Amino acid sequence: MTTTSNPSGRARGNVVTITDVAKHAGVAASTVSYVLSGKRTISATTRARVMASIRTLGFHPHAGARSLASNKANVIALALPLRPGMHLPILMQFAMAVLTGARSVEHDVLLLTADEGAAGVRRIAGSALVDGLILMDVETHDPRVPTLLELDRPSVLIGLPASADGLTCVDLDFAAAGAACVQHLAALGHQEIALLGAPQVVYDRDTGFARRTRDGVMEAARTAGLTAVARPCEPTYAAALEALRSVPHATGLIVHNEAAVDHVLTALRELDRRVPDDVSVVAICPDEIAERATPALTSVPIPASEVGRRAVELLMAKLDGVTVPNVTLLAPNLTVRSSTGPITH
Amino acid sequence: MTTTSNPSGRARGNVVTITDVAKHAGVAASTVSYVLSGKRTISATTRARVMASIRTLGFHPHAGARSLASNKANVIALALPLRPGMHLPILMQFAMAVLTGARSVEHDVLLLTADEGAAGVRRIAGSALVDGLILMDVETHDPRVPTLLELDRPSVLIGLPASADGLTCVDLDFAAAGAACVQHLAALGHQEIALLGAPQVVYDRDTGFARRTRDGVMEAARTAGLTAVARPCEPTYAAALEALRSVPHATGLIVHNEAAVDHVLTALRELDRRVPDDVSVVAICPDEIAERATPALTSVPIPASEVGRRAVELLMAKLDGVTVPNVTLLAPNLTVRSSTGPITH
DNA sequence: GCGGGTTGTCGAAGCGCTTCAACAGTACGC
DNA sequence: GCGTACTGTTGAAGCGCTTCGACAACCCGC
Repeated sequence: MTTTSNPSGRARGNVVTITDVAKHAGVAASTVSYVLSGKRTISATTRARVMASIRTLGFHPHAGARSLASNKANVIALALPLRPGMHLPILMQFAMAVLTGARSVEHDVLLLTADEGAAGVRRIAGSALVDGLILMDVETHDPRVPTLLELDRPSVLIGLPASADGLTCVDLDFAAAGAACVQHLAALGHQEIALLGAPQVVYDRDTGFARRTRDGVMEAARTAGLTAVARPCEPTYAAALEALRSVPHATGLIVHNEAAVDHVLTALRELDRRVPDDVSVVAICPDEIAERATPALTSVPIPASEVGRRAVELLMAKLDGVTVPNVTLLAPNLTVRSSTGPITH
Repeated sequence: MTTTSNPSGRARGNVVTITDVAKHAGVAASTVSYVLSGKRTISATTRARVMASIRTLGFHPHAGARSLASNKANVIALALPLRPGMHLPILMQFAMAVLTGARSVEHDVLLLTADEGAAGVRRIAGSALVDGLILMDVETHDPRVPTLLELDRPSVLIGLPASADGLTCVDLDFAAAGAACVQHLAALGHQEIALLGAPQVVYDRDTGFARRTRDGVMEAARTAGLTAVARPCEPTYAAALEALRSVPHATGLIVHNEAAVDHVLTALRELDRRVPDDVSVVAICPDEIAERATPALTSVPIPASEVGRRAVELLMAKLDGVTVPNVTLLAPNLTVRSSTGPITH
């Protein structure tokens, strides 16, 4: 029996330490450390010997000890929202992108739920368990943001709060997305454009992405010499119907409301406006939704993987002391499907 | 400027240490530690003074230091599968249950992807970053299991591999679930029962849950004196149709195949067998799917939250050195909806 | 063949915490 | 008033790692 029992019942195991490796290789512990970190030049022969010992002994540096000594945990926190109504596949895409991004730079990911809120952020950051955090689905007036600012752990937000001062945010460039939709419709000859957006409350809260899309649409329409109107839209059939009735002459429709897409399509069918013959529809929504709609929708997808990847990159840059822009907006990418076509009088 | 810059660029911050707290409260550092852990009796007055200092200074114990000294990280790893075709909502339910369960016992959760596989398990366990691991969606011959066995970190599997020797597994009791379906149908007067199960390959792989359901169904049917047949079923319309045609006289149908549920219902409609007038259908599937089917299906749900909670409980028990059963099977819970009714000749 | 740079390695200090053995102080039974 | 038994607190050791300064050993130009 070589295992020494310990009070906690947790396995101390016969943990191989850096000293064991050093002895086995006939060098100092610090040399092993330098082999591992590459922070000092080590001769090829020594390195080889050390690496061999590491392998034969099965050495894994103790994360706690490392974090204590180096002040780096090599772990980042990911705050998942999981509010009801979130679109799970997209969420997972974000999360997976963050995970693989982190792993590719030797970092692990600690999961944080949103309902821990600011307290969770404070706890995690305070304990030095993580080097930095990524917050997903940040709201305009997110209660965690003030906490984030007073803490001095680097962080990256996915989404845009009311003010990006002192923060680092990544998101799709919704203004450009709106503009891209307009330009696509304009190129097809459409003159009257309507944006069916988020519910009114979202605008009232001054939520960044909804407002930015609207501004992008209006501005692009003005530039292209088109008429455009914007209508908030609740995610219900009745609301979709009403919104559509209020824009009877629009031949180009931009729908920026995942939850309302289906209702809008149903309402159009009800109103006998055929897609794309009578009216062209562009959606700003996950590819998934656009693809399984009937007809498949021309859309600007939310580039979840790209955003997740960028978030990690930005966080790593901050951890390395590099100054990064407060706001990173990703260029939209319009995919043409069957819901848009040239105008037919 | 009070912050001292450090080479890494990572914030050392003006971290409050246990010594700072001790000084502030006029006690020894060890006393503070004992106040926090409760492992020794501390007078009420001292405790109060220490707690006050902790609060005013905003002290958070350094996770790395703690893990180094105590050999406990207070972190568990959660290995998420995310194979294509996984039912995301269920997955998230599992994950959230694990998360909240862990948090309720002061543990954090580190996310591991399945595609890191055995290497990921080894890395995480070896580095002492986590105290134990929970693996979701374990396959019958999961490549991570051997690694798990040779490591000496406690772990809990959600699902059942081929052999549970030396492991701890939690899952729904699929045999009992199958039996419950049979008993429900028997009580309604059905004499001929058919199980539409997983695709053939799943049985060929000797996958635990599929086999267990089938055995449960067959055994319960025998006991109740009913005739029962089992048919594997691909998740396609054609396969569902063919399977149904092969059991023309069955009036009680048990569907244990999330992905095939809709196809089966469509096929029944096509065959002009009305539900529940001509044939009663019980599904073993997430509530979600059962509820949004037409008609709403009587079903035995997969109790994801319960399983997640139990997994954490079991892991904590193991961490405390308590011996736990190798296999924990949760009792099924049949919910009656509109897809089953008394037999009508 | 002697200063002045590199290069490769080492020993020791110290990161912030837990835990152990030790020890004052108080309480109590006799 | 003495031993015995707690109770509450302490100082020191040590967890496994990184990092700093020191220092041999070597190479070079002269």
